[in-house]
Amino acid sequence: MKHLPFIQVLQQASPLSPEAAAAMDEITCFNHYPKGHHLLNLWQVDRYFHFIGKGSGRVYYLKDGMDITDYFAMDMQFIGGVESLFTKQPSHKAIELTEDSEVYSFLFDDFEKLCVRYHDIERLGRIMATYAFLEIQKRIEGIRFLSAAERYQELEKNYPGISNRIALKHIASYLGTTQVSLSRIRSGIQ
Amino acid sequence: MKHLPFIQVLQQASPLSPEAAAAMDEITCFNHYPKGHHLLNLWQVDRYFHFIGKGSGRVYYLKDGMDITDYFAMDMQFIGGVESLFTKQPSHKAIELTEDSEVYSFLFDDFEKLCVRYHDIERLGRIMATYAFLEIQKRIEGIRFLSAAERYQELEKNYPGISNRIALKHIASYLGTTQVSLSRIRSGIQ
DNA sequence: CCCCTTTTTTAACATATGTAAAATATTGTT
DNA sequence: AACAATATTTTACATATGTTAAAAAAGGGG
Repeated sequence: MKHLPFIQVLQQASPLSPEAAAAMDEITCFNHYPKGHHLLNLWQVDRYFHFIGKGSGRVYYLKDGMDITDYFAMDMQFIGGVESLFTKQPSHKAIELTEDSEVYSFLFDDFEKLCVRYHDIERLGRIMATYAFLEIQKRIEGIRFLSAAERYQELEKNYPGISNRIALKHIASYLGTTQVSLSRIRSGIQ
Repeated sequence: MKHLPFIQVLQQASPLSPEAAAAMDEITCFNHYPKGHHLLNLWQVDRYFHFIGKGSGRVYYLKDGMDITDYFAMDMQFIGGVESLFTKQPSHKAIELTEDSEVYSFLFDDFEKLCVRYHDIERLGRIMATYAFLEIQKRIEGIRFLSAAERYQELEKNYPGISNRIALKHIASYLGTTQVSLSRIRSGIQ
């Protein structure tokens, strides 16, 4: 098993037979990348799904010329351009590493082939997609009911120390607010 | 096949073998319910997943004593308390029919049993969960970047005639605004 | 058909957050 | 170390949307 830590994380979502686990291990590769490296460029079709073992990254897109962070992933979290992977259309989102990072990656096509061959990998996919749905549902409630200050506090709770690791402008756009508001929030001026 | 229209919708997401389709048909039941009927009560563990053949319903919850609509489903759409189904914990959301409706339902436990028995039903589950994720992701962008007026126009586009079928107070809470603002929007006063 | 309840609209006012521009701090490179 | 580029904070002002309350309209049951 070349990528044990990664395979263990998968198995936490849903157990895999030894053969299925070995097959996942086989399609996975591991790399170090520097801060600023793009795992996915804008308008490119995403082919890989990634897992950040150590480090951090963000999914972002351009909205009226503004750089908007859609999502962060830090140590031991998944990151991917899911829509592009699934639809095989050029991605209107990009993935950039925000620190030097260690990344596990596999081709989504390889994963789908393994879904056909191994029922338990298909199940893993179903369960992880459902988790992702439940997660994003919680995010909607955060956006709807928390003030910008509360959303910032939540983010710091879920990603401790994030504001020392990732530029505040990215955090501001993730939170759906502005650098100016975030600065007010951090200074304690309400 | 007792529930052909429903089974056909499933197959649009991912094809099923005849045996798998028959098994889905077997666990499904069909009912007429009046407006106001609850498919799921608050704090109850959800056991069924539903598909509204004709009519409409909403998922809602209480936030600081306010009734907030989380989601609408109309003719030929799915509705369920996904978090409670998946976690088997009491639901902090309820499902209410907003019109007299025709509803297809199946026990989620039965579905999960069929996922084990039929690989293609498991795949259907994975693909539908992924679709649901992509849908809800679009909703986040709507919430983040559209004004209340634009969100209302989007809703009317996606659910034509909805404001003649569902109380405006429910639409307002779905849109993340107030009855007062929605009324201003509808009257054209900006 | 009328009364009572609920829903929707209108009005007046409050506020969180946005925008723009300038000042300050931080970071990276030679 | 010094400069340039970038990031962050501060200030002043604008505005969309919320809150509260009351009036008007719509709907349901006897």
